[in-house]
Amino acid sequence: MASLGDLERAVMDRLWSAEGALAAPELRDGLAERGLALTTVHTVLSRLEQKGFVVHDDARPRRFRARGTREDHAAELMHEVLGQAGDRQAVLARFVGGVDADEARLLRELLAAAGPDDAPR
Amino acid sequence: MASLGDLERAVMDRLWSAEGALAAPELRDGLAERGLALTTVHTVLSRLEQKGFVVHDDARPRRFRARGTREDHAAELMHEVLGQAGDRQAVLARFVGGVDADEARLLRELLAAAGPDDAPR
DNA sequence: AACAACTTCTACGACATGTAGAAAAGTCCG
DNA sequence: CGGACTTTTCTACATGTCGTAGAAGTTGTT
Repeated sequence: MASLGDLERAVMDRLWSAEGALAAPELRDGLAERGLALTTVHTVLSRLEQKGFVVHDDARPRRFRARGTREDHAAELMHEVLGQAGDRQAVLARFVGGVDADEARLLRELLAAAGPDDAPR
Repeated sequence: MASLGDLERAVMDRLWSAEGALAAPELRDGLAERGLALTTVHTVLSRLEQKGFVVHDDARPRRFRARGTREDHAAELMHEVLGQAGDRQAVLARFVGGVDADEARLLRELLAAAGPDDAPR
């Protein structure tokens, strides 16, 4: 999966947090602390579109929205890391070894809900 | 955490798989399909050292070894992804939603062993 | 000493990313 | 409508990372 630069991530964060779609000027204003030119925002947006993270409609001030949720993206990344690392079991073992108590509890719940039965189809 | 390029990853894969430490010429030979110059291997190794992935001893043909395991690295990356994504719970939910049955079982075991008791301390 | 192997230093091209100007196209008010 | 303002598209450039390796220096061996 393509990765994101700092600015690209900042833009995605806005889009992921946004209620609906955002127009370039809104993004520029939201990122005001960076003092970006509108064209810069557009460049980044088109790169994000090429990477498949964003789509835009054809309304007049074009409106951009993220194609997935921030959480989907993160989970996808986690699977990617897990997938390309030889011993998946060992990785998972270390991974769960590092989650805090709350998250461990949550994971247990999620896994229990998902299917505690040992007999797959 | 610093990320790895293709060649860097290939070198780390060798080092992670290696029994003990490896010397540059051994790495070059192991990566023979790439037809790399020995100096190229050295360049990559020094970059990996700067990034903290590798250390070398001062024996004469210098010997390089990975500072962590492949699995530690992967688990660390997973935590990193999880950490910088707003809603950790949502990410975990999607993550476990995507693991296959065997891994789910493994995770349940790991979590059960880790501490099924609800009382932290 | 001489040679071979290894190590270090330096360099360069390709590509990703942040950044934006110039120019074209569209919108809107008087 | 016509000009002024906004948005979009194109193009460009600087910087940093990474793959790649030559040149030069160091060390081991005979």
